[in-house]
Amino acid sequence: MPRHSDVEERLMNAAMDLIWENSYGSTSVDAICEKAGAKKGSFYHFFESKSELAVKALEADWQRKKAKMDEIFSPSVPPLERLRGYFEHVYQGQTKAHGECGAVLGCPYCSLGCEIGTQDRAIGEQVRKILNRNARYFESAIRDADAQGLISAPDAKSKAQMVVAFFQGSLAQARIENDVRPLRRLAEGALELLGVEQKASAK
Amino acid sequence: MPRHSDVEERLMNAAMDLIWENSYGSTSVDAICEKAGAKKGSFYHFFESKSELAVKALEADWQRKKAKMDEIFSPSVPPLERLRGYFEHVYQGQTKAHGECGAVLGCPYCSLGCEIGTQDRAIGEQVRKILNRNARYFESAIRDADAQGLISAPDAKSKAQMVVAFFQGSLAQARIENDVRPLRRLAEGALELLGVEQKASAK
DNA sequence: AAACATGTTGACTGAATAGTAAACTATGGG
DNA sequence: CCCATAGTTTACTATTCAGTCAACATGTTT
Repeated sequence: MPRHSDVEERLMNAAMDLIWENSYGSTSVDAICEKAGAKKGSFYHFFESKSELAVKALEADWQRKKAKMDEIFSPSVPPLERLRGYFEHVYQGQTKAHGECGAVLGCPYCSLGCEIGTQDRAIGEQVRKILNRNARYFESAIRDADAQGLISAPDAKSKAQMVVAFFQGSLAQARIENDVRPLRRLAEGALELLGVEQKASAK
Repeated sequence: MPRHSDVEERLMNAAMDLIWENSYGSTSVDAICEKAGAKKGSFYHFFESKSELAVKALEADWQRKKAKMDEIFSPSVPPLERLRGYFEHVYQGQTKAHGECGAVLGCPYCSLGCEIGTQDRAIGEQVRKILNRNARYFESAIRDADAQGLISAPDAKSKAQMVVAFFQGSLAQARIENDVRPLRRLAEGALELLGVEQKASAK
């Protein structure tokens, strides 16, 4: 069967970039097409609406990140080191993005979820799905830490949600202040939430 | 001098409601006018742009909340009780709003800040200003708690930012999941972040 | 090379958008 | 009572928006 192109992928990447950098509402189909070097007709050849594109772009974006997540949260890594490693990864990523585009962008899922959670059912559902997948990594690390006696967390799911709340809140703070500093406290805060004794060392 | 009206106030209230419930981008000037029972001409008599309205509406909204904040964070209340009281207040407020409009709305400043922090300078600045004012209440409660030996927080400002991050993250979570449950853990998480020993009682 | 499926294009639609401008009206101070 | 001032109204612009459509191009299979 004839002719394959990468326009679909280019459109999803462009959409993700623009939505992350700005917002869903202020990202027009025209702008996405221009950034992707595609025409509007092509857009609607691949996607039936802007909303559907967003859902698929989110999914593709997550799939791209998944391998790294699996690596960072590998059961071969001590559980609390997984968290530390992830936070370091996020800090590096946000710092790099800041250097490249001049702004700290925070978490695209969270920003998008806050923006249109109530308005667009499909996007809201997709955001929830991805955030839940993400939370499961935290949950299993916390459960393992508990099993190994590193922390006491009888309800790993609830604890994970608290750590995720702190994590997302720090990312939102970083975006709003356009400053990566809140992200340097991620490990410290998360461990505190988990009841790990802090060494009075650093700083 | 002639004729006074409450249209300006009605417009700000309508704008705040719509932006909080939906988003800045999806809230049109027409919709604001309709909800406020005003005509577009009146809108532009009082405000020079939608952006300016948002800035002023945010300010008015904060001023309305300030008295309650002063009461809750009164130095006459034991510092950690201030936090507990505030979280309870927020939980009640969000629960009430949920009942009234069918959705958990989270923090308008944070949602708005994430949405247009990078796009609209004036709104971003206003959001930062208000979030900073808010954080100062936390900061002074934490400083007092430290002074009274209830917690050890040599850097109250930094600790306050962490607690705020957890707080905002929980509100974002609640909005995205349309569920107030994350808000029931606010006090627990905040105290954990502050290194307060939890009683193994509840639940 | 013919047939066909896949992908591309540009011109189009109609609705919604933020913002304007000028005529109009009510009111309180002189 | 009258008129300047603050506020209101209506009809308007120009742009941008998401989405449509039919003609066209190109590669693959037969």
